[in-house]
Amino acid sequence: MNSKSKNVSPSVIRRLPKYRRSLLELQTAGISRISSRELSRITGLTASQIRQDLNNFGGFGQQGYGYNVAELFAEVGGILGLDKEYNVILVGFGNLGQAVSNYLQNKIGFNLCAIFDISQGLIGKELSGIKVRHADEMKSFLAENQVDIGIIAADKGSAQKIAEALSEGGIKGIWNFAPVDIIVSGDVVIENVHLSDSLYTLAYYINNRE
Amino acid sequence: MNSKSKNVSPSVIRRLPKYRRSLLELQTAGISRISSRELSRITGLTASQIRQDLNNFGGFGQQGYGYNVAELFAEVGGILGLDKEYNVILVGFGNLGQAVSNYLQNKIGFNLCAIFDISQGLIGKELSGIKVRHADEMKSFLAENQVDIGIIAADKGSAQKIAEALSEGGIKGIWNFAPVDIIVSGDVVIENVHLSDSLYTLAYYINNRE
DNA sequence: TAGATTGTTAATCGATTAACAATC
DNA sequence: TAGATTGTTAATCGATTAACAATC
Repeated sequence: MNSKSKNVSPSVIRRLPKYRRSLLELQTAGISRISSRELSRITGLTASQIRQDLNNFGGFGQQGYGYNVAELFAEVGGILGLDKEYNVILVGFGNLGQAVSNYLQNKIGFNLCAIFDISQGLIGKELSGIKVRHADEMKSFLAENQVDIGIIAADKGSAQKIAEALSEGGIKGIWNFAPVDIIVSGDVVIENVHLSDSLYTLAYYINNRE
Repeated sequence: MNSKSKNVSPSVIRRLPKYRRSLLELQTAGISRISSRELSRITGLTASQIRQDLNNFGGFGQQGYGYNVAELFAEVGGILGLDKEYNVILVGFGNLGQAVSNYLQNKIGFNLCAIFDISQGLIGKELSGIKVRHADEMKSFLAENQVDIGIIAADKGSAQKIAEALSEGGIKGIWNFAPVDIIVSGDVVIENVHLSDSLYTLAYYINNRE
């Protein structure tokens, strides 16, 4: 889509939200200018890496001065695509799904426009104006609405099938909370939040400290 | 603690839960033996990398044969420390905290033994036998009980303070869901689940496909 | 024994760090 | 102008891949 951007490595991309967070804090603290050296102190990354990372996207700084906090914050947001709006649907309204939908309420730019589940106990429930629908309606909903992101908060047994339906429905990206590695054809982007993987990694490091 | 293990790179460690997941599936499917080549096909990683990764911890395979699924599954679990038990407390019982606590119900080995919050509306609530306590009681609870893991599901403003209290209380690891990078002294391990970072990364890739 | 597949060493690739000339 | 700090090139470091001898 954005054909002008060269292929930047995932390691760099995954640091961008962290830069953005730090810059937002600086801005909140009333600091308007920052050097890579200071940003290094705050983030724990090296100044060199910060300059390298940012220069993948453009020369946002100024020699002898550093970076303008507000400007760089906006630039990083723009690179991530946070100046755009995304229509989002959620599939699976169990505890995790409910937590995620609540989480999204405060996320501007990410508009939750439908929730699907298969449990009769949940269908009809409402969350700030959004009714929980039966998953059978998903296909027709996708046909009638332009949806950008599908969130999978279902169990691992149904995740793959849901992903395929989302993909066929023309979705651009999937935020997957099910503990499986989903495979979809086409150019659908998948971002996994594997809670168990994270917890197990923590267990490892608890047993292998120092 | 486990002084015999040499320092294995984080990239390797973070692939272990994935290996374990694949092995569990194979086991469930009744497959008892697997080659690195087949495992490569399943995981999407190279056979070479799989063999390299595993050999950080020992020679679990057999030339001409491959790996025994059940045995390797157990070995990987052991490396991660999943043959041990962990006492866990949860701080913050909002939507995310409730989702995480529910998630933990099905995780054997991770025993949720206390929940803390500051909201009067939540204190006293009960979750399968565990009462929600006031956060003021946390310090004394940590003094009286041996707790291994503290989960932070509070807002970003209080996360750092909570982390320090957990650290002083002798905790070994922190599973942090707050959108901040926590700093603690000593040998406390921190594992972050930064949902926003994940969502923003997804947004980037949606706008930069192919 | 012959075939298969590991464990491991060596080669390659990519990411991070260091250095410094450009420039505000 | 002098000082500071970027943008960028070169050096280093680490992780992945390839290759193959060891061995079941």
